[in-house]
Amino acid sequence: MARGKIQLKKIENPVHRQVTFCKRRSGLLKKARELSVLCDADVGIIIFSSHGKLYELATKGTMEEVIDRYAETSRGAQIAEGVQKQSLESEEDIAKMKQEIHLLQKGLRYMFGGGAGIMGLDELDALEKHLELWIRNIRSTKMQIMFQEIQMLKNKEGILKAANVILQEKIEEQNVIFDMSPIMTGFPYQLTIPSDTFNTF
Amino acid sequence: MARGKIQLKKIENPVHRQVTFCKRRSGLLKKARELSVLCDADVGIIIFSSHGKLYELATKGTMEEVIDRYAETSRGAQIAEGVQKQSLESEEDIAKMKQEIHLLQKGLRYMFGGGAGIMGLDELDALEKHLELWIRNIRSTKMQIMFQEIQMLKNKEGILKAANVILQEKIEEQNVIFDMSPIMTGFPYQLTIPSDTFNTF
DNA sequence: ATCTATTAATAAAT
DNA sequence: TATTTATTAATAGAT
Repeated sequence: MARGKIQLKKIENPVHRQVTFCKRRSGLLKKARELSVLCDADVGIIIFSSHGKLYELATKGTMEEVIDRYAETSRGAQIAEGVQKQSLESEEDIAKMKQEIHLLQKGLRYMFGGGAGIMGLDELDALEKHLELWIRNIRSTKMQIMFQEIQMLKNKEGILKAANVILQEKIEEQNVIFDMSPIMTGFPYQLTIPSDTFNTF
Repeated sequence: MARGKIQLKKIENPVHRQVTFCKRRSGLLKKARELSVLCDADVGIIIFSSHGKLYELATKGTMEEVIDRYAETSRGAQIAEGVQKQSLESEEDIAKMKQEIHLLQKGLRYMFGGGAGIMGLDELDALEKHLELWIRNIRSTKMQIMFQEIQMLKNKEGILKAANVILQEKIEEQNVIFDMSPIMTGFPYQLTIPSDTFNTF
Protein backbone atom coordinates (compact mmCIF):
# COMPACT_ATOMS: atom_id res chain seq x y z
CA MET A 1 0.00 0.00 0.00
CA ALA A 2 2.88 2.30 -0.01
CA ARG A 3 6.24 2.89 -1.55
CA GLY A 4 6.07 -0.29 -3.49
CA LYS A 5 3.90 -3.35 -3.69
CA ILE A 6 4.47 -6.26 -1.38
CA GLN A 7 4.58 -9.96 -2.15
CA LEU A 8 2.00 -12.11 -0.43
CA LYS A 9 4.50 -14.30 1.39
CA LYS A 10 6.23 -14.37 4.70
CA ILE A 11 8.47 -11.35 5.19
CA GLU A 12 11.92 -12.78 5.70
CA ASN A 13 13.60 -9.78 7.34
CA PRO A 14 12.58 -10.18 11.02
CA VAL A 15 12.67 -6.45 11.71
CA HIS A 16 10.44 -5.65 8.75
CA ARG A 17 8.18 -8.50 9.74
CA GLN A 18 7.83 -7.25 13.30
CA VAL A 19 7.10 -3.69 12.16
CA THR A 20 4.59 -4.84 9.60
CA PHE A 21 2.95 -7.12 12.14
CA CYS A 22 2.53 -4.23 14.53
CA LYS A 23 1.05 -1.90 11.92
CA ARG A 24 -1.19 -4.38 10.22
CA ARG A 25 -2.39 -5.83 13.48
CA SER A 26 -3.60 -2.45 14.65
CA GLY A 27 -5.07 -1.84 11.21
CA LEU A 28 -6.95 -5.13 11.36
CA LEU A 29 -8.37 -4.43 14.79
CA LYS A 30 -9.41 -0.95 13.70
CA LYS A 31 -11.21 -2.39 10.69
CA ALA A 32 -12.93 -4.89 12.93
CA ARG A 33 -14.14 -2.19 15.29
CA GLU A 34 -15.42 -0.18 12.34
CA LEU A 35 -17.26 -3.17 10.94
CA SER A 36 -18.85 -3.80 14.31
CA VAL A 37 -20.02 -0.22 14.75
CA LEU A 38 -21.10 0.47 11.18
CA CYS A 39 -22.94 -2.80 10.65
CA ASP A 40 -23.94 -3.72 14.18
CA ALA A 41 -21.94 -6.93 14.00
CA ASP A 42 -20.31 -8.82 16.83
CA VAL A 43 -16.67 -9.48 16.06
CA GLY A 44 -14.09 -11.49 17.95
CA ILE A 45 -10.48 -11.61 16.83
CA ILE A 46 -7.70 -13.75 18.23
CA ILE A 47 -4.15 -13.21 16.98
CA PHE A 48 -1.08 -15.16 17.93
CA SER A 49 2.16 -13.57 16.78
CA SER A 50 4.82 -15.86 15.36
CA HIS A 51 6.40 -15.74 18.80
CA GLY A 52 3.17 -16.89 20.43
CA LYS A 53 2.06 -13.63 21.98
CA LEU A 54 -1.70 -13.21 22.16
CA TYR A 55 -3.66 -10.21 20.90
CA GLU A 56 -7.41 -10.15 21.06
CA LEU A 57 -10.49 -8.07 20.38
CA ALA A 58 -14.12 -8.57 21.23
CA THR A 59 -16.31 -5.75 20.01
CA LYS A 60 -19.27 -6.58 22.21
CA GLY A 61 -18.97 -8.22 25.60
CA THR A 62 -16.08 -10.54 26.24
CA MET A 63 -14.17 -13.04 24.13
CA GLU A 64 -15.61 -15.77 26.36
CA GLU A 65 -19.07 -14.78 25.24
CA VAL A 66 -18.08 -14.73 21.59
CA ILE A 67 -16.53 -18.16 21.92
CA ASP A 68 -19.56 -19.54 23.75
CA ARG A 69 -21.83 -18.18 21.08
CA TYR A 70 -19.57 -19.59 18.40
CA ALA A 71 -19.54 -22.99 20.08
CA GLU A 72 -23.32 -23.01 20.28
CA THR A 73 -23.96 -21.83 16.74
CA SER A 74 -21.24 -23.87 15.14
CA ARG A 75 -21.76 -27.10 17.07
CA GLY A 76 -25.52 -26.76 16.94
CA ALA A 77 -25.28 -26.64 13.18
CA GLN A 78 -22.83 -29.56 13.03
CA ILE A 79 -24.85 -31.85 15.23
CA ALA A 80 -28.05 -30.77 13.57
CA GLU A 81 -26.59 -31.87 10.23
CA GLY A 82 -25.16 -35.10 11.54
CA VAL A 83 -28.25 -36.11 13.41
CA GLN A 84 -30.72 -35.32 10.69
CA LYS A 85 -29.23 -38.13 8.68
CA GLN A 86 -30.75 -40.82 10.88
CA SER A 87 -33.35 -39.58 13.30
CA LEU A 88 -34.67 -36.44 11.67
CA GLU A 89 -34.70 -34.16 14.68
CA SER A 90 -37.22 -31.36 14.84
CA GLU A 91 -36.38 -27.73 15.52
CA GLU A 92 -37.56 -28.34 19.04
CA ASP A 93 -35.10 -31.15 19.64
CA ILE A 94 -32.27 -29.02 18.34
CA ALA A 95 -33.30 -26.22 20.64
CA LYS A 96 -33.30 -28.67 23.54
CA MET A 97 -29.89 -29.87 22.60
CA LYS A 98 -28.58 -26.31 22.44
CA GLN A 99 -29.94 -25.76 25.90
CA GLU A 100 -28.24 -28.90 27.09
CA ILE A 101 -24.96 -27.74 25.62
CA HIS A 102 -25.36 -24.40 27.29
CA LEU A 103 -26.10 -26.06 30.60
CA LEU A 104 -23.06 -28.29 30.30
CA GLN A 105 -20.83 -25.40 29.36
CA LYS A 106 -21.94 -23.58 32.43
CA GLY A 107 -21.48 -26.78 34.38
CA LEU A 108 -17.93 -27.07 33.13
CA ARG A 109 -17.18 -23.56 34.27
CA TYR A 110 -18.81 -24.41 37.57
CA MET A 111 -16.76 -27.57 38.04
CA PHE A 112 -13.43 -26.09 37.02
CA GLY A 113 -13.69 -22.46 37.97
CA GLY A 114 -14.34 -21.88 41.64
CA GLY A 115 -17.89 -23.18 41.45
CA ALA A 116 -19.64 -20.80 43.77
CA GLY A 117 -22.03 -18.17 42.52
CA ILE A 118 -21.95 -19.16 38.87
CA MET A 119 -25.08 -21.28 38.92
CA GLY A 120 -28.29 -20.81 40.85
CA LEU A 121 -30.18 -23.48 42.74
CA ASP A 122 -32.62 -24.07 39.90
CA GLU A 123 -29.87 -24.44 37.35
CA LEU A 124 -27.92 -26.80 39.56
CA ASP A 125 -31.07 -28.82 40.04
CA ALA A 126 -31.70 -29.01 36.32
CA LEU A 127 -28.11 -29.97 35.64
CA GLU A 128 -28.22 -32.69 38.27
CA LYS A 129 -31.34 -34.18 36.74
CA HIS A 130 -29.80 -34.12 33.26
CA LEU A 131 -26.67 -35.80 34.52
CA GLU A 132 -28.69 -38.46 36.27
CA LEU A 133 -30.46 -39.16 33.01
CA TRP A 134 -27.10 -39.45 31.28
CA ILE A 135 -25.88 -41.86 33.91
CA ARG A 136 -28.96 -44.02 33.72
CA ASN A 137 -28.58 -44.12 29.96
CA ILE A 138 -24.90 -44.90 30.18
CA ARG A 139 -25.46 -47.71 32.67
CA SER A 140 -28.04 -49.27 30.44
CA THR A 141 -25.71 -49.11 27.44
CA LYS A 142 -22.87 -50.51 29.51
CA MET A 143 -25.05 -53.43 30.58
CA GLN A 144 -25.94 -54.06 26.98
CA ILE A 145 -22.33 -54.03 25.88
CA MET A 146 -21.28 -56.30 28.73
CA PHE A 147 -24.11 -58.67 27.98
CA GLN A 148 -23.04 -58.84 24.36
CA GLU A 149 -19.47 -59.51 25.38
CA ILE A 150 -20.53 -62.30 27.69
CA GLN A 151 -22.61 -63.79 24.92
CA MET A 152 -19.65 -63.61 22.60
CA LEU A 153 -17.34 -65.20 25.15
CA LYS A 154 -19.80 -68.00 25.75
CA ASN A 155 -19.92 -68.65 22.03
CA LYS A 156 -16.17 -68.71 21.86
CA GLU A 157 -16.08 -71.04 24.80
CA GLY A 158 -18.45 -73.39 23.03
CA ILE A 159 -16.36 -73.35 19.88
CA LEU A 160 -13.14 -73.95 21.81
CA LYS A 161 -14.65 -76.76 23.77
CA ALA A 162 -15.81 -78.43 20.60
CA ALA A 163 -12.40 -77.96 19.03
CA ASN A 164 -10.83 -79.37 22.13
CA VAL A 165 -12.94 -82.48 21.99
CA ILE A 166 -12.04 -82.99 18.36
CA LEU A 167 -8.34 -82.51 19.07
CA GLN A 168 -8.39 -84.99 21.92
CA GLU A 169 -10.12 -87.50 19.70
CA LYS A 170 -7.45 -87.00 17.05
CA ILE A 171 -4.72 -87.54 19.60
CA GLU A 172 -6.33 -90.73 20.69
CA GLU A 173 -6.60 -91.80 17.06
CA GLN A 174 -2.93 -91.13 16.50
CA ASN A 175 -2.05 -93.03 19.59
CA VAL A 176 -3.95 -95.96 18.29
CA ILE A 177 -2.43 -95.74 14.80
CA PHE A 178 1.18 -95.42 15.93
CA ASP A 179 0.63 -97.47 19.02
CA MET A 180 2.11 -94.77 21.25
CA SER A 181 -0.70 -94.86 23.70
CA PRO A 182 1.23 -94.68 26.95
CA ILE A 183 3.25 -91.56 26.01
CA MET A 184 0.63 -88.95 25.15
CA THR A 185 -2.41 -89.97 27.11
CA GLY A 186 -3.03 -89.09 30.69
CA PHE A 187 -2.38 -85.41 29.95
CA PRO A 188 -1.67 -83.72 33.28
CA TYR A 189 -3.72 -80.58 32.60
CA GLN A 190 -7.36 -80.39 31.75
CA LEU A 191 -7.91 -79.10 28.20
CA THR A 192 -11.60 -78.36 28.57
CA ILE A 193 -13.00 -75.54 30.61
CA PRO A 194 -15.71 -76.23 33.18
CA SER A 195 -18.83 -75.42 31.20
CA ASP A 196 -20.59 -73.10 33.62
CA THR A 197 -17.87 -70.55 34.39
CA PHE A 198 -20.10 -67.71 33.18
CA ASN A 199 -23.45 -69.18 34.06
CA THR A 200 -23.79 -66.98 37.10
CA PHE A 201 -24.65 -64.03 34.80
CA MET B 1 -12.56 5.45 1.70
CA ALA B 2 -14.41 6.45 -1.32
CA ARG B 3 -16.76 9.02 -2.70
CA GLY B 4 -17.06 10.68 0.65
CA LYS B 5 -16.15 10.04 4.20
CA ILE B 6 -18.31 7.94 6.47
CA GLN B 7 -19.40 8.54 10.02
CA LEU B 8 -18.29 6.01 12.58
CA LYS B 9 -21.76 5.00 13.69
CA LYS B 10 -24.31 2.39 12.81
CA ILE B 11 -25.51 2.77 9.23
CA GLU B 12 -29.24 3.30 9.52
CA ASN B 13 -30.27 2.39 5.98
CA PRO B 14 -30.54 -1.43 6.16
CA VAL B 15 -29.65 -1.91 2.51
CA HIS B 16 -26.53 0.21 2.78
CA ARG B 17 -25.67 -1.56 6.02
CA GLN B 18 -25.99 -4.97 4.47
CA VAL B 19 -23.88 -4.02 1.45
CA THR B 20 -21.21 -2.42 3.61
CA PHE B 21 -21.20 -5.44 5.91
CA CYS B 22 -20.58 -7.71 2.98
CA LYS B 23 -17.77 -5.61 1.54
CA ARG B 24 -16.02 -4.81 4.78
CA ARG B 25 -16.36 -8.35 6.06
CA SER B 26 -14.53 -9.70 3.03
CA GLY B 27 -12.01 -6.88 3.37
CA LEU B 28 -11.40 -7.74 7.00
CA LEU B 29 -10.91 -11.42 6.29
CA LYS B 30 -8.54 -10.59 3.44
CA LYS B 31 -6.48 -8.37 5.74
CA ALA B 32 -6.39 -11.13 8.30
CA ARG B 33 -5.14 -13.66 5.77
CA GLU B 34 -2.48 -11.20 4.62
CA LEU B 35 -1.35 -10.56 8.17
CA SER B 36 -1.12 -14.28 8.77
CA VAL B 37 0.97 -14.93 5.68
CA LEU B 38 3.20 -11.87 5.83
CA CYS B 39 3.96 -12.07 9.53
CA ASP B 40 3.54 -15.77 10.19
CA ALA B 41 0.77 -15.07 12.69
CA ASP B 42 -2.13 -17.30 13.62
CA VAL B 43 -5.42 -15.45 13.30
CA GLY B 44 -8.92 -16.50 14.19
CA ILE B 45 -11.92 -14.30 13.42
CA ILE B 46 -15.51 -14.84 14.45
CA ILE B 47 -18.17 -12.53 13.10
CA PHE B 48 -21.84 -12.53 13.93
CA SER B 49 -23.91 -10.34 11.64
CA SER B 50 -26.63 -8.25 13.22
CA HIS B 51 -29.01 -11.00 12.19
CA GLY B 52 -26.92 -13.59 14.00
CA LYS B 53 -25.34 -15.30 11.02
CA LEU B 54 -21.88 -16.65 11.69
CA TYR B 55 -18.78 -15.97 9.59
CA GLU B 56 -15.43 -17.31 10.59
CA LEU B 57 -11.80 -17.53 9.59
CA ALA B 58 -8.92 -19.51 11.00
CA THR B 59 -5.69 -18.94 9.12
CA LYS B 60 -3.92 -21.99 10.48
CA GLY B 61 -5.68 -25.17 11.48
CA THR B 62 -9.23 -24.95 12.75
CA MET B 63 -11.13 -22.44 14.84
CA GLU B 64 -11.34 -25.10 17.54
CA GLU B 65 -7.58 -25.11 17.75
CA VAL B 66 -7.38 -21.33 17.91
CA ILE B 67 -9.96 -21.28 20.69
CA ASP B 68 -8.14 -24.02 22.61
CA ARG B 69 -4.90 -22.14 22.30
CA TYR B 70 -6.63 -18.95 23.35
CA ALA B 71 -8.12 -20.65 26.38
CA GLU B 72 -4.73 -21.95 27.38
CA THR B 73 -2.81 -18.73 26.82
CA SER B 74 -5.51 -16.57 28.27
CA ARG B 75 -5.83 -18.75 31.35
CA GLY B 76 -2.07 -18.88 31.63
CA ALA B 77 -1.94 -15.09 31.60
CA GLN B 78 -4.67 -14.94 34.24
CA ILE B 79 -2.62 -17.14 36.52
CA ALA B 80 0.44 -14.98 36.02
CA GLU B 81 -1.57 -11.89 36.93
CA GLY B 82 -3.47 -13.38 39.81
CA VAL B 83 -0.22 -14.63 41.38
CA GLN B 84 -1.81 -18.04 41.79
CA LYS B 85 -4.35 -16.80 44.32
CA GLN B 86 -5.79 -20.17 45.28
CA SER B 87 -6.77 -22.55 42.52
CA LEU B 88 -3.38 -22.68 40.88
CA GLU B 89 -4.29 -24.29 37.61
CA SER B 90 -1.36 -26.16 36.18
CA GLU B 91 -0.86 -27.33 32.64
CA GLU B 92 -2.05 -30.65 33.92
CA ASP B 93 -5.34 -29.23 35.13
CA ILE B 94 -5.89 -27.58 31.78
CA ALA B 95 -5.17 -30.84 30.02
CA LYS B 96 -7.64 -32.56 32.31
CA MET B 97 -10.29 -30.00 31.53
CA LYS B 98 -9.74 -30.45 27.82
CA GLN B 99 -10.16 -34.17 28.26
CA GLU B 100 -13.32 -33.57 30.21
CA ILE B 101 -14.68 -31.33 27.47
CA HIS B 102 -13.82 -33.94 24.89
CA LEU B 103 -15.56 -36.62 26.92
CA LEU B 104 -18.65 -34.48 27.35
CA GLN B 105 -18.77 -33.63 23.67
CA LYS B 106 -18.68 -37.30 22.86
CA GLY B 107 -21.28 -37.84 25.55
CA LEU B 108 -23.54 -35.27 23.94
CA ARG B 109 -23.25 -37.01 20.62
CA TYR B 110 -23.96 -40.28 22.39
CA MET B 111 -27.04 -38.93 24.16
CA PHE B 112 -28.54 -37.15 21.17
CA GLY B 113 -27.38 -39.16 18.22
CA GLY B 114 -28.47 -42.78 18.32
CA GLY B 115 -26.08 -43.66 21.11
CA ALA B 116 -24.88 -47.04 19.99
CA GLY B 117 -21.37 -47.64 18.81
CA ILE B 118 -20.05 -44.14 19.42
CA MET B 119 -18.47 -44.84 22.78
CA GLY B 120 -16.71 -47.90 24.05
CA LEU B 121 -17.18 -49.53 27.43
CA ASP B 122 -14.14 -47.82 28.94
CA GLU B 123 -15.21 -44.41 27.75
CA LEU B 124 -18.73 -44.90 29.03
CA ASP B 125 -17.31 -45.98 32.34
CA ALA B 126 -15.10 -42.91 32.56
CA LEU B 127 -17.95 -40.62 31.60
CA GLU B 128 -20.19 -42.19 34.20
CA LYS B 129 -17.60 -41.65 36.90
CA HIS B 130 -17.12 -38.02 35.87
CA LEU B 131 -20.83 -37.38 35.88
CA GLU B 132 -21.13 -38.95 39.31
CA LEU B 133 -18.45 -36.57 40.52
CA TRP B 134 -20.36 -33.67 39.02
CA ILE B 135 -23.54 -34.79 40.72
CA ARG B 136 -21.86 -35.17 44.08
CA ASN B 137 -20.38 -31.71 43.70
CA ILE B 138 -23.69 -30.24 42.63
CA ARG B 139 -25.53 -31.83 45.52
CA SER B 140 -23.04 -30.43 47.96
CA THR B 141 -23.37 -26.94 46.47
CA LYS B 142 -27.15 -27.24 46.52
CA MET B 143 -27.06 -28.20 50.17
CA GLN B 144 -24.88 -25.22 50.90
CA ILE B 145 -27.21 -22.84 49.11
CA MET B 146 -30.24 -24.29 50.84
CA PHE B 147 -28.53 -24.12 54.19
CA GLN B 148 -27.74 -20.46 53.61
CA GLU B 149 -31.33 -19.79 52.66
CA ILE B 150 -32.58 -21.51 55.77
CA GLN B 151 -30.18 -19.49 57.84
CA MET B 152 -31.43 -16.31 56.22
CA LEU B 153 -35.04 -17.28 56.79
CA LYS B 154 -34.33 -18.04 60.42
CA ASN B 155 -32.77 -14.63 60.81
CA LYS B 156 -35.77 -13.04 59.21
CA GLU B 157 -38.01 -15.01 61.49
CA GLY B 158 -36.11 -13.74 64.52
CA ILE B 159 -36.39 -10.16 63.37
CA LEU B 160 -40.10 -10.51 62.66
CA LYS B 161 -40.72 -12.15 66.01
CA ALA B 162 -38.94 -9.35 67.79
CA ALA B 163 -40.90 -6.77 65.85
CA ASN B 164 -44.04 -8.65 66.70
CA VAL B 165 -43.30 -8.54 70.39
CA ILE B 166 -42.65 -4.79 70.22
CA LEU B 167 -45.85 -4.21 68.30
CA GLN B 168 -47.89 -6.19 70.78
CA GLU B 169 -46.36 -4.24 73.62
CA LYS B 170 -47.28 -0.99 71.88
CA ILE B 171 -50.83 -2.16 71.44
CA GLU B 172 -51.05 -3.00 75.09
CA GLU B 173 -49.65 0.44 75.94
CA GLN B 174 -52.22 2.13 73.76
CA ASN B 175 -54.96 0.10 75.32
CA VAL B 176 -53.82 1.23 78.72
CA ILE B 177 -53.56 4.89 77.66
CA PHE B 178 -56.90 5.05 75.97
CA ASP B 179 -58.44 2.49 78.28
CA MET B 180 -59.62 0.27 75.41
CA SER B 181 -58.29 -2.90 76.89
CA PRO B 182 -61.16 -5.25 76.09
CA ILE B 183 -61.27 -4.48 72.36
CA MET B 184 -57.76 -5.32 71.15
CA THR B 185 -56.48 -7.90 73.55
CA GLY B 186 -57.15 -11.57 73.29
CA PHE B 187 -56.17 -11.60 69.62
CA PRO B 188 -57.66 -14.76 68.07
CA TYR B 189 -54.57 -15.67 66.01
CA GLN B 190 -51.08 -16.21 67.24
CA LEU B 191 -48.73 -13.51 65.98
CA THR B 192 -45.51 -15.31 66.83
CA ILE B 193 -44.27 -18.38 65.03
CA PRO B 194 -43.28 -21.49 66.97
CA SER B 195 -39.55 -21.05 67.28
CA ASP B 196 -38.35 -24.46 66.11
CA THR B 197 -40.12 -24.83 62.77
CA PHE B 198 -36.79 -25.34 60.97
CA ASN B 199 -34.86 -26.95 63.74
CA THR B 200 -35.09 -30.33 62.13
CA PHE B 201 -32.42 -29.22 59.62
C1' DA C 1 -21.88 -7.54 -9.74
C1' DT C 2 -18.86 -4.07 -11.56
C1' DC C 3 -16.90 0.40 -11.88
C1' DT C 4 -14.27 4.66 -10.23
C1' DA C 5 -13.47 8.69 -7.46
C1' DT C 6 -11.87 9.17 -3.20
C1' DT C 7 -10.38 8.02 1.28
C1' DA C 8 -7.66 4.99 4.24
C1' DA C 9 -3.81 2.04 5.06
C1' DT C 10 0.75 1.39 5.05
C1' DA C 11 6.05 0.38 3.25
C1' DA C 12 9.94 2.65 3.42
C1' DA C 13 12.50 6.29 5.06
C1' DT C 14 13.66 9.18 8.92
C1' DT D 1 9.01 3.36 18.82
C1' DA D 2 6.79 7.58 16.41
C1' DT D 3 6.32 10.52 12.36
C1' DT D 4 6.38 11.50 7.54
C1' DT D 5 5.39 10.68 2.84
C1' DA D 6 4.78 8.38 -1.47
C1' DT D 7 2.09 4.79 -3.00
C1' DT D 8 -1.02 1.10 -3.03
C1' DA D 9 -5.36 -0.89 -1.34
C1' DA D 10 -10.03 -0.54 0.18
C1' DT D 11 -14.33 0.93 -0.52
C1' DA D 12 -18.85 4.42 -0.82
C1' DG D 13 -21.71 5.54 -4.03
C1' DA D 14 -23.26 5.00 -8.59
C1' DT D 15 -24.50 2.02 -12.41
